[in-house]
Amino acid sequence: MFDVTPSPMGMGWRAEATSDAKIPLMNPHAIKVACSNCNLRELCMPVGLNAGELNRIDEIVATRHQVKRGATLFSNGEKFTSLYAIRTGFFKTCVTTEDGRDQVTGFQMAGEVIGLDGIVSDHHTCDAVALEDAEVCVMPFDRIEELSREVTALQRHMHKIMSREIVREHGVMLLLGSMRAEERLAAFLLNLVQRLHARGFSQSELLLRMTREEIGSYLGLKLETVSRTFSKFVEDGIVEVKQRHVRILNTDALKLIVNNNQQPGQ
Amino acid sequence: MFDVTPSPMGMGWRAEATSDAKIPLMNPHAIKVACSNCNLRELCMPVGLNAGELNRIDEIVATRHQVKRGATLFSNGEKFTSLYAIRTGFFKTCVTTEDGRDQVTGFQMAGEVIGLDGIVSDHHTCDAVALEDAEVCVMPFDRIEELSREVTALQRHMHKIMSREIVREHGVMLLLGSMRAEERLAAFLLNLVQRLHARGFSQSELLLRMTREEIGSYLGLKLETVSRTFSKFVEDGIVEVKQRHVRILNTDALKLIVNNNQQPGQ
DNA sequence: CGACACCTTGAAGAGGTTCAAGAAATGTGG
DNA sequence: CCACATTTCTTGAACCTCTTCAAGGTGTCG
Repeated sequence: MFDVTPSPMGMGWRAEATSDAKIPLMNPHAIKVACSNCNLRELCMPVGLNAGELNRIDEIVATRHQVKRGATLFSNGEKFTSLYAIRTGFFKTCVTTEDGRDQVTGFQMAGEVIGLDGIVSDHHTCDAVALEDAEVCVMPFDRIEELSREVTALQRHMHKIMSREIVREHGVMLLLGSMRAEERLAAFLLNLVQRLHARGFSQSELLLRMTREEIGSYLGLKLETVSRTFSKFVEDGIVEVKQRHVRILNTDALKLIVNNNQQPGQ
Repeated sequence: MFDVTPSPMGMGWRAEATSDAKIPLMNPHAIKVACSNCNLRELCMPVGLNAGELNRIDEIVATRHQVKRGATLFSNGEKFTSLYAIRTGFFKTCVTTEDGRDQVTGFQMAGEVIGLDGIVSDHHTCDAVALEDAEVCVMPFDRIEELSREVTALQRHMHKIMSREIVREHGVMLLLGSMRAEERLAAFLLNLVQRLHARGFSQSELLLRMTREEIGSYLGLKLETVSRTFSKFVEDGIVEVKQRHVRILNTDALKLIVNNNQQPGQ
């Protein structure tokens, strides 16, 4: 339970973009393209490395890669070569079947690593699409494997990243398998805002980078249901919604919706 | 598309248990407790190892462990120490929340590895329950990490196992997020029978080790819906069902149900 | 054989979907 | 900078799928 303090920088609707540089950035021209200088390192790399190991880690990132909004970083069927650490921007990953079914499997933000799906078969099995202009660090997987044989902390880190993804997906399965629409949306909002807060953003305000349809796909709901549920939350005074700008007025109410597991009519 | 040939050994309902030793076993007394002698090795361990590596691999399995039907191998909150390779038997894994929500996240059979959820936080985040008397190989995770720094094939194998689990869960999310009851059950049956077939069992007959309620939990349905959907498949001549014994009469019909993504009324 | 867990089936009801229309925001090109 | 096209979002009403509640049947195990 964390309390609902105002945004640390008192920002309004407009300023609450996920990619706004609230984590202080140095002048980009001064930054060497290397993890050891990266302010997101503690999000996507192991901590507690000594100087020698830090230098080795820098070998992992081959290049950086810009991805325009709407462009795909990788897609289903493509050869797998690298994992990608998100530096800036916001992604969705989704699986698609031949018969046109589509499922958003996750939304990823700065400091998170995507591409793990490709390891097992040497080919990607989902699409990663940028929901806003983004930059990723390209980490060739053979380099990661090589280095993690030598740097124990990196090996451990890779295992944790994969395990974390497995556990995250367990949570999504719980959501999809047992929650009703309001519970799903409440859980979704709490999850998003918690991750944003961990990156220095507000605990109560967020700017959705995805459409209602994408939220619906992720939550196993139709876009109309997402829209209606937002409206219901607004009626109940739990959130304010202006298009994609969401202000959470009552975090505890959202938590209650998720946890209380109300039987209808009780 | 594989054709529906009769069970390779022409077995009837009763004999179609998942743990029946259709993969030829040597006299158990003659078997050293070691992967190098294990007939399931190719399912849970990397292939193409040289003699030296094979010997190293034997160090991984510390002990074997019997799990009685209904007993838990590990449960939520327990300290994580080991991964477990299933030798015989059938498990379910499920996550539970404080407010009493429950979600079966998977069913696991011989040759599959469970416990990956525990790596990220050093504690398990789900329960693993034996659905029939089972035996597992206990593989202390620190030993695995140590050895996979030296045996590249093992390292690669671990990564693939985790990635495979991530991809599997993507499939479940697709199922839970976008399929209707009939589609879910059809996909479930096809998946089970395919995995059993890979272990030498019939392509068309299977013995469910789990209750309707557990199937329902996995598929995001109530047990009554599972039961009704089974009945519908029987009416349509797609399967025969006698309690937990299921005989698939028309595999293609099941595949059509999953893939055709019929709009209702079409 | 009796107790218990599990499964099936029916009928009523709720939650979410579908279809449809319009409003609001966004992007584009002149 | 504005007009127009497009995308996205909201809301209503009818419908459908799945759930809920209930009762009875079947199988299993001590």
